[in-house]
Amino acid sequence: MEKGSFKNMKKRNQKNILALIKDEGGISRAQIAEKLKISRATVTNLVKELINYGLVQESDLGRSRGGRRPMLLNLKADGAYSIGIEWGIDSIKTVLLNFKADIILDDQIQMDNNSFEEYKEVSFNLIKQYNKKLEDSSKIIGIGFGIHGLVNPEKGYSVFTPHFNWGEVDIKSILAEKYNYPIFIDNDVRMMAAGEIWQGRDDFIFINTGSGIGAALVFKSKIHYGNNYAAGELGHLKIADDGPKCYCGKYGCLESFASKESIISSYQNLKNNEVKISFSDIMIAYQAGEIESNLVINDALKYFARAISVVLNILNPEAVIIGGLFAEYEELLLTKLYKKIKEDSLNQVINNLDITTAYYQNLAGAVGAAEKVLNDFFEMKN
Amino acid sequence: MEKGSFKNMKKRNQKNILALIKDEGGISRAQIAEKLKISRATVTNLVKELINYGLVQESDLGRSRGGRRPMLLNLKADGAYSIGIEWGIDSIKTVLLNFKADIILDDQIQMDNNSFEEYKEVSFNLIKQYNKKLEDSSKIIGIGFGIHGLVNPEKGYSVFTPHFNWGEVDIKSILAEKYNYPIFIDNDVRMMAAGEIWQGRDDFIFINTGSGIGAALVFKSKIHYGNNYAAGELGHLKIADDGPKCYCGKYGCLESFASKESIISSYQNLKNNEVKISFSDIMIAYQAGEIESNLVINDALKYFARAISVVLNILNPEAVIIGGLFAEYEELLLTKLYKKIKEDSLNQVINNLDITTAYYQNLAGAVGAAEKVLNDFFEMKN
DNA sequence: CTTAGTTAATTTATTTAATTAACAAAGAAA
DNA sequence: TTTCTTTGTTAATTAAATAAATTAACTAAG
Repeated sequence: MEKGSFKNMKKRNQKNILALIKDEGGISRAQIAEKLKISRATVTNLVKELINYGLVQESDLGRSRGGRRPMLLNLKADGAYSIGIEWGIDSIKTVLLNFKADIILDDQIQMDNNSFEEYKEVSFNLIKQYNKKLEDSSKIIGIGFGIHGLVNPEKGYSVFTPHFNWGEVDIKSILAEKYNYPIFIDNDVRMMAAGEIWQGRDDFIFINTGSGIGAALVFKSKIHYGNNYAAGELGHLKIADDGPKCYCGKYGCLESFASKESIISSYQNLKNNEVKISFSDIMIAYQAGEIESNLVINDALKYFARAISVVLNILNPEAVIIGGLFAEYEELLLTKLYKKIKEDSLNQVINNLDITTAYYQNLAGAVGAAEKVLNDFFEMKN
Repeated sequence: MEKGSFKNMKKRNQKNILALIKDEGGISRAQIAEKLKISRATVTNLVKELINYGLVQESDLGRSRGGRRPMLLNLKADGAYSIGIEWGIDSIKTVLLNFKADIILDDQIQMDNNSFEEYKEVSFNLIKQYNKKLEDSSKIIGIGFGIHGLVNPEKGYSVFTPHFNWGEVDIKSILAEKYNYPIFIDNDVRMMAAGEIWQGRDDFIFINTGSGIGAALVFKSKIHYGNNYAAGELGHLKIADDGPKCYCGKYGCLESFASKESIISSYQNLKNNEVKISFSDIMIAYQAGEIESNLVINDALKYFARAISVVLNILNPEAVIIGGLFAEYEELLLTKLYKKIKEDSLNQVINNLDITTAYYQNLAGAVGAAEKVLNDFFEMKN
């Protein structure tokens, strides 16, 4: 537990003020004082500092409520910037956000080479570009990095990347050598969840679908990592007594029913088809009412719903947010899924449950990573 | 987020000091200052207050490390007291703890009447007794209450008690009318978990076994309640594709394999036995190698292990703590269970996992409830 | 036995950052 | 116009931290 000191006392109040200005946008000093139950004099002093730092600005005069018109405060959009990077299986996505989390620049680069060196070089170049585009690159407050697989965010290690096979890589040290702002490394799904936290959600599970199925668990606006940073690894949940053998060696894993690859291969088996077929082809067939695709997709939905229902029973979250592949087919897939989930779950956990798709689309990982940086800045950890 | 103020600054430091004295026991002012990184002058002042409050005492002189001998500080055992009460299905258990969490008094009263009035009367009498036994009953800092079923701890409501069928009962108001110290109401399993938190655990799931199967989830020393206070309701996890119909109306629920009642009824079905048999009878037969009991128990263990494995995969906790019925048969049942869990789970979540039985035995609920009171006191919420 | 050097705890002075109170600025309402 | 409100700032006060100085009590070297 943090100690009590003058520095911390001030930091807390300043952080609370900044967060309030961020959340409310256009709030007066008097209102801040009232909401946070601190004196107006204190607000005046702390806001003065925030303005000097270039993080806050006076914008407009608000409506009078019977006396002097209030001066409204807002975040200064160009007060700070953050960079977010997602290392996807076959692409690198990067964004530059301003202090209001508007996307200033974004890039998506297709990668056909899995080498760590290649990923590193491309990323370094993009970071350099972003630095150049800003008049004052010292305003960059950090870089967030999302990578699939098992990541140790404290040490900044990528521990295990199933699709790259790099082994342990100390990404943080490599970046820290070149850049002297704070660097956040985390699993891609957790970065996406950080994006949802930024959007104001505070108690939810974020499930990413596609080649793998992974979740981030968020309680009280904090990501729950687990003892070995492995919390939320839903892909190998046993949700059937048997089923096809999973590549992990066991039977009945969720991924062997509902990952992109297993859906495709199940479908191809049913069709005795050697030609390579894409997921969107299956979805077109599914929509047309074709029998085989219906079998495969309904199975995937059934077991995915069962897995989600299990998570709901255990955690009773406020919301379930689905991102990735399935989120691209909301009407086609998810409406069915929502129904199944409700059938499978206890009333107690369905009550007031919000099931929805991710706020951001294909840039979710990169934007989330950059917003993770902003979030930490607002918590004033540095 | 708490605001910064002189009061809170002081409170934080005083709380940190008190918690340190509790955890380390026999620590000097100089050591406290060093550990908490606050000045020795501050420690002197805040400790003086804690001594005046009667919560802390100077005990012995410690060994010199080359200079003046340090004065060791300890909690004052009779500085405060807390009462814990568990309303079990057929009994009321109560304890009186001193400030060092030693059990001063304890009672277990058999109840053969499920009426709320009866439970209330018996409990009030016990509380009165405990008050009388203390020279200074104003030293009681609170009462903790554990009840099975769904509880809303914020409002102090018992929402739903499956074995009593009382409907919603506002226990807190009823108690608050009579007693003016803080009252904590919570689910019995969560109170047991509070006992484990007191023992120093901070990231675990506590699973209570017996007539129902329920868990408390603890992350960073905080109980996770979920949006409707229903987190950890493992009893109706679907862990098999089918199976006997559960009383909840669904199929494949954990409780229909592993609750005390379903084990007994499965066993009696196998034996075509109308005579009432107890769980311990089955365990005796199991130990003797009888076929039917082995079938039933192995099934229970198989599905219980699968459920735990699912929870581990999702949450990746530091420890799993098993209490209640199964904990009474550690060598006979749990060694097998531990093995099965390890077979079912991913390496990532098994690594460094501690599986063990509850610290307290049959008084776990009552002691935990009383320690919940102490815990909150040490967090200085009041 | 003496003295120098340490460590522990307290006292006093100083500093930080909060609150309170008084006041100026600006508008609403009568 | 006058009076009342609300907003924001400034000056005075206060709480509680730290820093520095001091006293207390011990160990160890000579």
